[in-house]
Amino acid sequence: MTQTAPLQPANQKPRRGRPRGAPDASEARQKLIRAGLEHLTEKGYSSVGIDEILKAAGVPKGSFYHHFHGKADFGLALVAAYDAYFTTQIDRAFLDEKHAPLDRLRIFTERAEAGMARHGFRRGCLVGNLGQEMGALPDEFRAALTAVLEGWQARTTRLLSLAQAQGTIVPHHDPSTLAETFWIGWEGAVLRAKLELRPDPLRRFADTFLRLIETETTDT
Amino acid sequence: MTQTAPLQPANQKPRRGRPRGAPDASEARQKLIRAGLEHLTEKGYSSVGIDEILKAAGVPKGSFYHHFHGKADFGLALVAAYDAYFTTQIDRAFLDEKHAPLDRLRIFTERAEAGMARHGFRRGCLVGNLGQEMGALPDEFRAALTAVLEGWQARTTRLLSLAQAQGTIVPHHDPSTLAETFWIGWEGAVLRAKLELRPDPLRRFADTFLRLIETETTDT
DNA sequence: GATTTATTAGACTGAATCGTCTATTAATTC
DNA sequence: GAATTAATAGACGATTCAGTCTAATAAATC
Repeated sequence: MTQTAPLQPANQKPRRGRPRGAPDASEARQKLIRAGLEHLTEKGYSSVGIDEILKAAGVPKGSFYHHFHGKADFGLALVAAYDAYFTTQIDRAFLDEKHAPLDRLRIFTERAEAGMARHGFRRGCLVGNLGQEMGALPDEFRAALTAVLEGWQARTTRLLSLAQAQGTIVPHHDPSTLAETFWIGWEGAVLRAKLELRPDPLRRFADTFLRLIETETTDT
Repeated sequence: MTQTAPLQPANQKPRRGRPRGAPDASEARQKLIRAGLEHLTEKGYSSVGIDEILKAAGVPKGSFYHHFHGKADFGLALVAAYDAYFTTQIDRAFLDEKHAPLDRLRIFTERAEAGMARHGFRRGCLVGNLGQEMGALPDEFRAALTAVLEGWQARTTRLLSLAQAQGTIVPHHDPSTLAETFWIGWEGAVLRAKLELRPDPLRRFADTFLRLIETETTDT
């Protein structure tokens, strides 16, 4: 087998003009993502204009369309960024071996509540927001949003399997089913908390769900 | 106390010109409400234009602004209409004494699923949709939407109290708490079903919730 | 039939929408 | 420094938005 051509096409041309900066390092792009997350978690996709984001980010329109193909492409980038951030939050709680499995889930919900409180419960979950807007969104969002939720659920399934192995949750329920139920309900709780501008729905759902799946503590 | 003036002001003037039709009987108004519900349950408030609704309803703009003060007023009318419709559906299931209390809840979820299936799972719950959009809605919607949910919950509380009195659900949980948890989660399930375009999330949540609150059937 | 009010009819307005377009500036190679 | 590509800059255009406005039609009283 003769090496007719280099296998790294990126290596063959010395690239003439100004080199492209690292895909994510661009300051303008980062500012846009940050401003986009702030606005879309609060108001959703349809009712937020690009100009609004440009103004908040202090970035001109030329830069926006240089870094993104359009609003939809930007939206998908926001979903990816949100997923990346949120997944690390989940892992930080779920993989913390200092606590028992169920305590980790509780801690996650408490931190999530604190996060919402930080913005007066006006910002919700980007995935929930866009999911609700699917009827008005380009269809590519559907698979993206579903995949994100499945990722969070997979992590939750592992946590609940551990809890079940340790006997702290009910044995007759599939951990994967419980994890799915948790995320279905949790998204509902975030929606409701945003509607009522208070933490009660988050606590209500977390408390009840956890109490229901816990094995009896024989607490008098 | 002398009766200085008639207590029914509607009775004192014979009213000259064309009489106002019954507030709800107006055909144009009904068509607008119907078209509005179809569009808003699918795409939400922000991304549906008034012209779009006019076209679907076959009603000119003059009629719209004759019957409603503006888009927000129209939206609130839709919430009221949706609540009226949905409440009768709930009562029809929850007050049916042919079935045991928990069976009535199950029947309700199954009918709701059938309702969503009828439109290919593209239409969600109007209250959930608008709740998610609160960040972009006039603030009057907040109280309206919250009140609607509380109404549905109150009915569910009565049902679960009955179930508890009959010993078919766990005794250590407040029916009101369980009802709230149900609606928090159910809204999440509807959102998820709309996102995935399939009934699975509805079934998943209903099944798991019901199994968790049921007292042991000692099933084998 | 004249008058009065309800309702329908849709052209029009000004602001906002997303996206395009032409420059200009920056960073690199030759 | 000339050439080349990346990135910034924002004016501009076509379309859509909610809402206004004038006029026409309908249904009643006098």
